[in-house]
Amino acid sequence: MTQPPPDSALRDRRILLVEDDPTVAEVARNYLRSAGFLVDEVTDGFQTIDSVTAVRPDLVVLDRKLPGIDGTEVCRRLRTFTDVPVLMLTALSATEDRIDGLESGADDYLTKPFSPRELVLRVRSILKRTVDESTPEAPFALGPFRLDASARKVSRGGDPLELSAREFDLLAFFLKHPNQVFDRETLLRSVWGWEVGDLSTITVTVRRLREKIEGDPSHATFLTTVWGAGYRFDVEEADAESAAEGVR
Amino acid sequence: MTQPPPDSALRDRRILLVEDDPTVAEVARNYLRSAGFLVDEVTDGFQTIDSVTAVRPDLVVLDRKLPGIDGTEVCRRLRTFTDVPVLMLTALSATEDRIDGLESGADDYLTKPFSPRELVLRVRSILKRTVDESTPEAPFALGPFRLDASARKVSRGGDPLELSAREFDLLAFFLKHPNQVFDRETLLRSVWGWEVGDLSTITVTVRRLREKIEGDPSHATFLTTVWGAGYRFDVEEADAESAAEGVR
DNA sequence: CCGCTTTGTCCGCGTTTCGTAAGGATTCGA
DNA sequence: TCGAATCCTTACGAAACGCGGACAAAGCGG
Repeated sequence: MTQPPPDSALRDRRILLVEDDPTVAEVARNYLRSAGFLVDEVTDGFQTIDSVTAVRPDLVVLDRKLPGIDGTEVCRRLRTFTDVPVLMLTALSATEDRIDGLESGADDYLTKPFSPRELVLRVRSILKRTVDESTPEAPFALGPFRLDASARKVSRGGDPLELSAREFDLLAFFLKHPNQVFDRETLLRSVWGWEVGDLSTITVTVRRLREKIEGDPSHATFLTTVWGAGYRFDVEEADAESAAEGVR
Repeated sequence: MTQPPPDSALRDRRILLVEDDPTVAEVARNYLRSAGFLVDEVTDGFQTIDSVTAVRPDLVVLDRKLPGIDGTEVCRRLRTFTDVPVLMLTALSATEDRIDGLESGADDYLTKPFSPRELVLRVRSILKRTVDESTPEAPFALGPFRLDASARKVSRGGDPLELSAREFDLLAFFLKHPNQVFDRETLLRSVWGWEVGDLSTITVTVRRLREKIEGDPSHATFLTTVWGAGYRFDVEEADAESAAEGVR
């Protein structure tokens, strides 16, 4: 857990830093550069739009409070013509603010004062996501289930399952981590990507998922409830072994 | 009842405590230990680097003011070869200081004098973020028992045991620390995560646990009472040995 | 622009859990 | 053997927990 091989796949990625406070900008720039990223800098919203069009960065780090147009508005406008990931910086940690940020189309969110280390970690994690999506994962089977992550298809016993996006993500997560209990908070972070949120969201999605993958949803045999701890995807040990091959 | 839930997934994580003031170190060590962490200690920067390399702790608690090289510098150097989370301790609460600390790569920050309880909370929260999808704990056997902590499953002689959350946590604790006496207060802190509380809580939970794991609960052979001292989980040395293999 | 689906939130209900208290049993020392 | 300290046992009830149903907002495709 402690030793992250400097991800060569992530090196030399181009990052556009939008920040009007010179001090903050300097710190962020230095850290991102020493993490191996190429950093461009602008200080207001209009330059941002221009720069994104011209330079096509791999990610935008966007201050929420900007001279001229607001960060959320910038983000919204970016979204009209590009899918470039946006990491939003904000002074406030209020939930409302966070919601606003994500609503405007940001991919992640960081509250000031932030640790530059955290910034780098987040940037890496976002980029990794987008990289991972482009590198196809090999399909694998576990128990009666077969997951083709890159095609976003799952089947049970040969019959394809019709899952919604969230249901698919959740099932995929469990298939990749069988026989392990996850509490709702962890699921919220790992599958939803939220740092905080209503835990009943998980309860409900689990229920909906069960209705589609379990014979009798009220007596789950795969996605079981572990009282007071969370949920676990149960699979025979033998199956789990053979499945683990596929994961690696 | 009043305290945070004991987090079995975080238990037994290795923490390196870097602090030159023996008084502070002692308090911190005791609290971290009774929260279920394994604590190593060093008192200066060079030892820190060495120890991190050698022991690979899961987290470093680092005093900012150290003899020899300064804490921020130590942190910076750590960052050149590892991403181990760092929690920085400092005497000053000045914002500038905080910024410095975070810039050097610390994950969080705690100003002295701090409450040991706060320390434990911070440590937990940092680990929780980083642990998440990390490697699940390997299952192991001890005597007739088999514990799979990440699946939250235990069995005795092959038969799965149906335990409640608390019962599981308690048994897991004893399985990880066999042939060792624990008084009720320690159990309350380590398993329940409480600083204060009614000790009869343990008595009752032990009794409930015994009913499920002992052939004859009133003549316990595994979870035995040590009069005037606490409880101990008895297992043949030979079994304990073989069990230790599994742990490694 | 309008339906349909997805998805998050809320509420009420039944179940399980777990702390607490109180009385009985056991151990230990004198 | 007696008394005090310690531990066991039992029972109760509040609180926690998970579940299903329903609803509304947002997203999506036509």
